[in-house]
Amino acid sequence: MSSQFALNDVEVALSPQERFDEYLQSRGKRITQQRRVLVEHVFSRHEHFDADELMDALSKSTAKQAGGAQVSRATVYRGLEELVEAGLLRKMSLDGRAVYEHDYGYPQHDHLYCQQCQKLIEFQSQELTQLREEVAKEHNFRVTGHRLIVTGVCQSCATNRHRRLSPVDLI
Amino acid sequence: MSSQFALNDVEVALSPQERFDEYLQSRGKRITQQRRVLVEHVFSRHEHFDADELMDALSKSTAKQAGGAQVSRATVYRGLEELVEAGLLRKMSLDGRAVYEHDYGYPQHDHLYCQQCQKLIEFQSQELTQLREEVAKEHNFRVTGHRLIVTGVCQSCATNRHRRLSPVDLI
DNA sequence: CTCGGTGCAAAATCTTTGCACGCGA
DNA sequence: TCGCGTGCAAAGATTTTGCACCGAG
Repeated sequence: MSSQFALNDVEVALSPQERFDEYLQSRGKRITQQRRVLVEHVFSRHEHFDADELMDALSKSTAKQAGGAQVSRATVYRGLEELVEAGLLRKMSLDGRAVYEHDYGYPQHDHLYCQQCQKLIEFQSQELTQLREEVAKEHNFRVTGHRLIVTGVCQSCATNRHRRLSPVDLI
Repeated sequence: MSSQFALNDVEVALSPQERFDEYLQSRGKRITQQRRVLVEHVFSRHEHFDADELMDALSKSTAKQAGGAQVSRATVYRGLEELVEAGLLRKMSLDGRAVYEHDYGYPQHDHLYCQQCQKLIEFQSQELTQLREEVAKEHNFRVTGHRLIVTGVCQSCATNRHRRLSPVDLI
C-alpha cells in the first residue's frame, strides 16, 4: 500500500489532515495554520476529549515549539464544529458537556461510562445496529445514527472501592 | 384496588406525591408548598420537559389560581434534582440541555429522537437489556443503567418535508 | 422556636457571536 | 487584492450558589 493510512481498525485513502483539506476546499474554506494545528492535535492520539482539554493540549504544545500557532478558544469551538461537519469527529454530550471522539476511519461503536472515574470504554455490537433498524421500521422512522451509553462502574473502580473506603475518596 | 395508582403501564402502591413525601421524610427534608406544586405539575401529564418548560407551566397556573404558590427558578432546579434523587424522574441530556421524564411507575424504555421537530418517541426492547448485560460481562463492568437514543427523522417530518420546502420551515 | 427551604441576585460553566484586523488563495 | 478566518471581548444560555428572611414541624 502506498498512500494508505491505517487509523486503528479501518484503512482510509487519506490522512485526517488531507481529508479535512478536501472538505475545506470543497466548501471554499481556507486551509489555515490554526485548522492545521487543530487537526494535528486531535488526531495525534485516539481518545475522548472536550474543548477545554484540547485547549490545554494546544497551549502546552505551542509553549514548547515557537513555530506553533496560537489557537483561541473561539477558533477551537469553530474548528471542532467543522471537524464534525467534515465527518472527522463525532460529538456527544456527557453530563451537559460536549465530548468528542474520532469518527473518520473509525468503526461504529458505543460506550460504557464509569460514573466513578468518568472513563469511557468502547465496545462494538452489530446486534445493536440490527435492533435499531427493527425499531425504526416499526415507527416509520428514518435513522441517521444512534448513541448508546451504558452507565455503571468499571472494573478497576469497583476493585479499588472494595479495598479502601477512606473518607478522602468521597468527593 | 383500593389505594393503587395506575401510572400508565405499571401499578404502584403510592402516588408520586406520596412517594415523594416519603422520600423527603426519610431524609429529614420538609414538605413545602413549592415541592408539592412541583410534583403536581410534573406528574399532571406524561411528557418530556426541561426546566424552562416547567417554569412556564408553573407561572401560567399560578397566574390563574390565586392559591398557587410561586416557585422560583432556583427552587425548580433544586426540586428537579430531588425528584431524580427520589427516583421519580429520570434526567437525560439532549443537545446540552437537561430533559426530564417520568421514571416512577414507568417501564424502562429508550428513545427515537427526531432531529427535525425535536420530538422524543419512546420504545421498549428487552433485547437491549440483554445485550447490555452481555457487553458488561465482557468488560467486567457493573451496570447501573443505560441510555439509547436513535436519531433521525420521524414519519410526519419526513412527509411534510417532501410536500413543501417553504423557507419558513427553516426557523 | 429551629433549622431547613426559598427567593433573589450574583456567580459559574460552557458555548456562541460581533467586530476590526490579518492572512491565505 | 479580496474576503474568509481569527482573536478578543462581550453576550448567551443554562445551571448553581451565597445569603438573609420565611415557614414547616
